[in-house]
Amino acid sequence: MKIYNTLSGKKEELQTLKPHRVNMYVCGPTTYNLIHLGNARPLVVFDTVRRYLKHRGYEVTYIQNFTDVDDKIIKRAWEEQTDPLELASHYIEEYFIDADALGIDRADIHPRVSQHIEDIIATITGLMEKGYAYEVDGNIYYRVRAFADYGKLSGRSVEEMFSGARVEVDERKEEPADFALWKKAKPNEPSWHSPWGEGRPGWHIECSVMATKYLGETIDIHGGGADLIFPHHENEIAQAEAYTGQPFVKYWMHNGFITVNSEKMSKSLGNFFVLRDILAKYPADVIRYYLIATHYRSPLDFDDSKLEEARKALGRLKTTLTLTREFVDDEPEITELTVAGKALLEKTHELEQKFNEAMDDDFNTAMAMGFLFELSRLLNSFMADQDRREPAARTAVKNAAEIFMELLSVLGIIIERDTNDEQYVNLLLKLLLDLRNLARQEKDYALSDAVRDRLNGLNVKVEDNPEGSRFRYEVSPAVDELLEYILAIRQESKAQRQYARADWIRDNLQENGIILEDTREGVRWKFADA
RNA sequence: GGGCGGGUGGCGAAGAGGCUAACGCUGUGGUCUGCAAAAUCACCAUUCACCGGUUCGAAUCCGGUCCCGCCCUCCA
Repeated sequence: MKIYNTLSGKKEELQTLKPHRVNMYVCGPTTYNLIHLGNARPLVVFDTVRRYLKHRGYEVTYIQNFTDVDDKIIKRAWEEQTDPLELASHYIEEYFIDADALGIDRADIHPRVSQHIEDIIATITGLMEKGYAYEVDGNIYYRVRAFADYGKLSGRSVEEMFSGARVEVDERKEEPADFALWKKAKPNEPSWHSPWGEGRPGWHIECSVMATKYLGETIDIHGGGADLIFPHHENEIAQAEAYTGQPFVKYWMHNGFITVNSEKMSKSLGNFFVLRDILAKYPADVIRYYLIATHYRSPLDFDDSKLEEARKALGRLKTTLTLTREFVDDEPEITELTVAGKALLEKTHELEQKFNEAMDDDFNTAMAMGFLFELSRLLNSFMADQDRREPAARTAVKNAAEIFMELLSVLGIIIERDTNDEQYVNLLLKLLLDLRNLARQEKDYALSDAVRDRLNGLNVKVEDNPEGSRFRYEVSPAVDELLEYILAIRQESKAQRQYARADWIRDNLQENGIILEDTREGVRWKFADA
């Protein structure tokens, strides 16, 4: 299995420190607002890396931090007249709402800076003792010149750094490139006691300290966005390696950026899309699909049409899943396979193999998905010309579909949604009332009464008054049951060749986001936006 | 200015020396179907920014040119 290592600029064979174990650390967000789509990319990418490593039999320890002490948090808290740590805590909760929706598995540990001040002070003290850091008036700086390997990750020389004009100029530092390990407290800032007085950690030290604390002096994989390569990850290396004397990270992985109209999505340009807003418009699995349909190191240009395309493409895979479930049904009959069934399974295993090979090559999700689509077509065409009444055919589909489903779940691109949304309940009830009124106009009192009785049976009261009808319920009826009833009415209409009524039902549902598809054996429904 | 990465069909996106340039979306035609949808089958790049070179053979390697993005400052 190969991983592109930013440190060497090449794909390298993965050799973990301990066999069958991977320790990975991923830089998490600074929690001072809701995350945007750009922030979501590394979440999904590294979650997928983690899932695949597990799929390949590795035991993965996954750490993702929260930066909850930071200039931006302090600034925001001051603007909102609240406590910085409370603000950070609040946005950590908000973060989990979004991350959970996207199906991001929780890290084994989510350490926060504010809970590791003692460890950070100990590390800074050690760095000072070894001559890698110095104090200036309550501030501690890292002496970049003392670390010979400085610049090895970002590919720039120390001299280049020193001559760089854009580095923050601070007369008190020995060199312009030196960076803060500890910042002296300013009035009204969160601060902690230290040997150098009141203060707080600099940005970079937290990751060196927390990564080594939980994963050891050398870790297997460290991930993050490409913009963290310099200075953040460069500085993490300088700190950790100077302190421990050991190589800090074996494999550095960095995801590419999301752009909008070919410009980087960023706060300063104002072209960012808050993930919460996108989640309101598109299902989480569509967003997840979109984010890994392109290789993780490539740039990704965003606009609404891309999500729409992702929705349709993923819909194809979901349709196959639906079709296989219909085809197999629940009977666990196992039978000898036919020649065609054997061929199906053989090809399925081939595609599974190819899927794994693609993922083994630096997590090529784009290529791996290509094989998923091929598997999808394979299954669909098998089902199209086989008879589902044949146990052998069902057995073959069942076995192949299990593999299909497993690969989908490695990528995390199927997230089952909760169908019992009140919005749909009300919409279906309204449709039933409309249908009932239509029946009454047509003097089909048998139907109109049947509808009312059925609704009463579901504990929904129907009230007729001069302005029309309305419904009331205390306990929400289930979407499934309502739909089942509506579809039964439609089947009855079709049987009586009342196509106008049947089509009225279908059109009405479609306008409200539920699509009906007639098949030889009945009807199936699905959400239009899924 | 320095450091990375990239330009592949109408669109998105794989491929990194040699099988018909994956896969998805869109489009066209056929099958199925009360109609619709879904599914299925077929078709849709002699060509991979441009110009040279290496090679029996180049999207793929080398040199040059033109564009584009990112980093060098907080940023995923």
